[in-house]
Amino acid sequence: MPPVKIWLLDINDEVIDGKPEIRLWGLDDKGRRTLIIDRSFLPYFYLLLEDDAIPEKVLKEIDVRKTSTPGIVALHVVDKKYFGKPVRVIRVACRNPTLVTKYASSLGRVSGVRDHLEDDIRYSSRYLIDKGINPCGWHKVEVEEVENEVDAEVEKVYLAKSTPRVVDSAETPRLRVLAFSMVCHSAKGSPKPEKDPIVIISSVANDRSQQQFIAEDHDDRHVIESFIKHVQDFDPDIIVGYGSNKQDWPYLIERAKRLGIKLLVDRSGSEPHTSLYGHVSVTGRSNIDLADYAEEIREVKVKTLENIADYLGVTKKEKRTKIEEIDLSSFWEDEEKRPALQRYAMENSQSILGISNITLDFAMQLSNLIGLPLDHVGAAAVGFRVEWYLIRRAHEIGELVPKRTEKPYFPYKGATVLKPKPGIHEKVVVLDFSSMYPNIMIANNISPDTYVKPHEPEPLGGVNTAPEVKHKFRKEPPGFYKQVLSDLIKARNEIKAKLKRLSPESPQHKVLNARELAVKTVANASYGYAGWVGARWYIRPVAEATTAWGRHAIEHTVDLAKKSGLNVIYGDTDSVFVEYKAEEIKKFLEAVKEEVGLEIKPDKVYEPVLFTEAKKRYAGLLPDGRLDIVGLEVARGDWTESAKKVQEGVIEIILKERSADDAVKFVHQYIKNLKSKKVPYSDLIIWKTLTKPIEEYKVNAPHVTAAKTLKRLGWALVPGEKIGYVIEAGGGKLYERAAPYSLTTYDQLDLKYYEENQIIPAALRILSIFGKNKEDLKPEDATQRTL
DNA sequence: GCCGTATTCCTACCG
DNA sequence: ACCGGTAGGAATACGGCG
Repeated sequence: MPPVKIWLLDINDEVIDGKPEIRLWGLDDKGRRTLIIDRSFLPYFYLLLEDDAIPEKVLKEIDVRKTSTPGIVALHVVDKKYFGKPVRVIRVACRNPTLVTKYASSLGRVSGVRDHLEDDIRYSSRYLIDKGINPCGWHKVEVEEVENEVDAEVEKVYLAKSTPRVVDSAETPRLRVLAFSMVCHSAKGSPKPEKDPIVIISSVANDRSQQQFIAEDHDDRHVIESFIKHVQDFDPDIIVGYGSNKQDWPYLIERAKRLGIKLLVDRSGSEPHTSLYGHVSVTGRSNIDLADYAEEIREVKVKTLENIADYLGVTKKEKRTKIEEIDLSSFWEDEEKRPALQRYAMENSQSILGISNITLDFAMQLSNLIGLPLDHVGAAAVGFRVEWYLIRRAHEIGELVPKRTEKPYFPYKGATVLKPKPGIHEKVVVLDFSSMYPNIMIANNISPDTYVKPHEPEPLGGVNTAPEVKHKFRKEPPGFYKQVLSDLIKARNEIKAKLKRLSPESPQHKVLNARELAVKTVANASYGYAGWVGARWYIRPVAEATTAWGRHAIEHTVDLAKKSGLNVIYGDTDSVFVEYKAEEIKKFLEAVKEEVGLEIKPDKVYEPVLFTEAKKRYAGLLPDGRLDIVGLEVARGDWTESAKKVQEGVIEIILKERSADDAVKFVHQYIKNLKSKKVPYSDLIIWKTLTKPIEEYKVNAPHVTAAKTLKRLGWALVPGEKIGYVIEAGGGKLYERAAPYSLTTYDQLDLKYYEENQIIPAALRILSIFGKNKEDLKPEDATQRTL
């Protein structure tokens, strides 16, 4: 039969009668759900030999022990590289994946063996790496059709007869997407799956069908069973939720277990389970938690589903039913309010589906680029994403993957930040080095495999020596990082060029745009990865040399700017802010390219820009009239909306109307509004993240007080959660007067605190440059006048 | 024990 | 479970004081 084309959605492995098999789940080019089983691939690991070891002797040693390692299928001596150095290794193939870890540690002790490597790479991952298979991509496989003896919920089941070959195609098949959300009920505090039922499950699919399952009384058996049936009937390829990996799925799994219901929502007749990086795996489908992608949206500070949906504009804010988490259960209990709760639940699922429409292209491109399955890639932290990409690239060039070992942490010096020139500057251009760190690594061949230790002899081709820190890197051959990063940068430039030729409305543009973003995130995170002690390829001098060259570059650039007759107003890491003088800038750019060896490009123009004494904080007016506010309170999530609105208003008046007195009047008016309670309650909430368990805090802090109150009332609080609190009137320390916003009323608030500790400091940050002080900002109210 | 100041803790930002 | 550099608020420690 002709080869089958498959777009890879999910992969898993099974061991049947002691024999391993890989299962590739996806869609064929006719849109049929397809499973391809590959039984031809054996798991393996490597034994790294001592420099003076004789491979044949080691093989003999291994043979002597064969009664204790009967599962060894094959042994091969192979040439590889380890940190760039040629090494001999023995590749030990095993009958099944369960033997790999066991055999690796026992054979690691054989004399002549220095270490065991790559035994920590899982069997299904091993398959993806070795076969060069890309998740969310097309492949061609020679197959034979077989009976569906594994009871897979697919239209076609095949047995692979060849290695899958990548087919270059940017097309995405038409996938079925199901969004779901749940409401659980508890009399008090957070619902607990041991006792509290799931009262509503809502689902919305991308064929626009909607379903809602509602508990009768407090019995959720029917809710769960109906949901399972619905998933089976709709048969989604992708299931999306918001917070689903940490909340919905674990809750569902526990409820189902308690009620003795089999949670059969996958395509292989088994139940969902928590897997790598804490994601929940649903075999044959891709289960995606959109909260993972929301993490990357810096503009949204409190990342609730509602806020993310608003930011992305996927649902109409005005039309939405708003219910505080704390009120959910009372809405359920109240017959009159229950319809509102049902609406709320359905709208949540609609928001989730809406967010998935925007997010999935990026998720798929990231999965395809990095090589992690779609359901893994979102859950994996940035460091692991970079690492996985490196692992796949390492395999291509025969570089062994180092083990993850614990290393001591020593801090090292980072980037240079210039002192700003305070005040207003009329016309300023920001020039920055594009992808500075990756380009520095490429230019100087900085890489774990090119590093030359202090006492090592210098290689023939010579070395690049980092300024200040004096770390050395061989010039030849091109290192691992150089190869990987040049490819990424090249790929990104090619995509950018293609994008320019496409109309922004075309579907190809959407996909390529997502691809560009995926490539950018990996390239930008590569320096951070290099400096991460937990990284497999961590070599401190690599990170240390990169920042040293970076400091050198910006310092040299500042010199050149001055020599070109340009006034440098500010700079941070890879940028310089200079006054806009076209002729001088042109010369300056050329000088930088010539002398620094890195390209610098004009980015933004501000007319004008305002600096205080502080670094990393400024506000500028862009040519189109928009304000660009960096680092200041407006850009932060731990100040009240009221303070931020005042500061933004002040900045706007200062930059556009150039009147500090008008700005002061604006502040006066706002404070008067506050005192007459015209400022909305929600603008007075302070949001702060709980960064560790409550007990571990060494000092009292307002948000911890509020968290303790919630905890007393039965609300489970985990690190990472945002606590919204307000300050109440009364005596004592601030932390004694902090309370959860949902448990407090407007009348209890300490408005003086909001005036003195929020609004005035935020406004003064800007206005103190113009000689205004605290007293100037306080409105003269009636009481003062009578005095 | 009180008061003003220095230090530490804590969070969130920039690039 | 990605880096170091930075700002700034609040809590707490500290030093002086008959």
